[in-house]
Amino acid sequence: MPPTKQVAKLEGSARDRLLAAADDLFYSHGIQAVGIDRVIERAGVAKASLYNTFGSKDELVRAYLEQRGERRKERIEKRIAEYEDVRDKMLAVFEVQADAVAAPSFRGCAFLNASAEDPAGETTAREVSAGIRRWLHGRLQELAGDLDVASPDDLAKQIAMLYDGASVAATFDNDRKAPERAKGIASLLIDTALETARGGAPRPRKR
Amino acid sequence: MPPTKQVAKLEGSARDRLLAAADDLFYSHGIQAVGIDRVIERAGVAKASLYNTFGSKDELVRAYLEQRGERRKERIEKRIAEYEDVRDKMLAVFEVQADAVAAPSFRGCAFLNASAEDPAGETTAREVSAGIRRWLHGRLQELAGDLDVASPDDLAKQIAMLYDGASVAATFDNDRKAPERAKGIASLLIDTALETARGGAPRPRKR
DNA sequence: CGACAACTAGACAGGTCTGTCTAGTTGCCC
DNA sequence: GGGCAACTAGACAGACCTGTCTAGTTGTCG
Repeated sequence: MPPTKQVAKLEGSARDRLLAAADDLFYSHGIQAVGIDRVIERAGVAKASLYNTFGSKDELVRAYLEQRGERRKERIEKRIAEYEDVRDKMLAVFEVQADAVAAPSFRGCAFLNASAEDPAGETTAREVSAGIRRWLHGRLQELAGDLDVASPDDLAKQIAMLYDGASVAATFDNDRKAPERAKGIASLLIDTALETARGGAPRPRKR
Repeated sequence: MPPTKQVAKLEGSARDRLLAAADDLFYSHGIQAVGIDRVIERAGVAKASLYNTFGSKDELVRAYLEQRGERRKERIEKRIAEYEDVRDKMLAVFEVQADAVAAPSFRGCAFLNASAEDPAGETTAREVSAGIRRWLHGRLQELAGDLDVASPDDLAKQIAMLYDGASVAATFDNDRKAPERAKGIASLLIDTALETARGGAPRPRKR
């Protein structure tokens, strides 16, 4: 019978358990606030295993964020694939976001949180975050390119901005309907971009 | 002749110098990343002065954030007061934001950064941040109330969301034009809200 | 002058952090 | 059995953290 000292029943390699523990703790409490000792205790793993596997806390942080990034990409791609209409595909990000903020464990965007922990200089967190941010913008731009709009880049930036804004509102105002609101605005922006590109004058501004 | 050991020539009370040093260091490098010793060195002040004046690091953090909050409120109010038109008043926040992100020392929203440092629980940072966030929403709602729109609350939430989104884009994508972009969207939203309230049907959605 | 308030310099306690290292255990393969 | 890789438990070093405390200095007011 193996020792049953572990905090919770765990399985998988030391690497998997460490990543799972890091994912939970770093996301819930912040990276700086969580020490190595707490991670290994949760993972039920010896300290040497962490350093043999990842080499440093910083590399564990990188692995944690990259794993989060992959998961987010997968969820978004899956949702995009569910739709035929390009408009709907562009709005899919807000549906994924609505699911995320509805979870009781939601604590904001892991990438924004991690990046904000050290506002200065080039950090691992900012590096990984920049990657997923570029990916999202690129993906939105591709989709916008399938529409007949004047500037796919502008439309992608607008939608990405709403996505971030909704994340912040959900996090700090506890506004769980923020993604829905953002989706509505995004929908309006897509319509407007389509109309303008079709030669319709920009809507007259009434005062 | 007084000792000239100070890092830079400083004047004002110990309290003022501490606040100035905290403002600079906490904002640039993050709150957790900056120790007390660094603050007092920058301020040219003894450690006992800090603890006599503020009592704890946490209270210094509170004072730092409250000071930032007051400054932001003042800037926004000043800009709002420059306009007659309510529409323009509502868009004034984006002009203040454009000024802020243009500064080379810009490192993102101090309140979002501070709040993100500890994602869990009730912290001083989240408390102060919640205050200024409520203030901004309330102010926008007041202004929206002066317009003839169906839901001033909804319009205020939309604009606040754009404000946050622009802040994030400026910070993490280094997109210094984000406030301008957000302003454009906000303008569109105000128009739309006005039209809808005037009995105009919501814009037909073309596919 | 004498008292007092506000300040400075810096040692110190007690805690936490990352990362290293020793020593021992387990399980698998030849 | 013998060897090896992966693991565990935990002491330890060295750094940094907040907050307290002692002791001395400066400036002002009566």
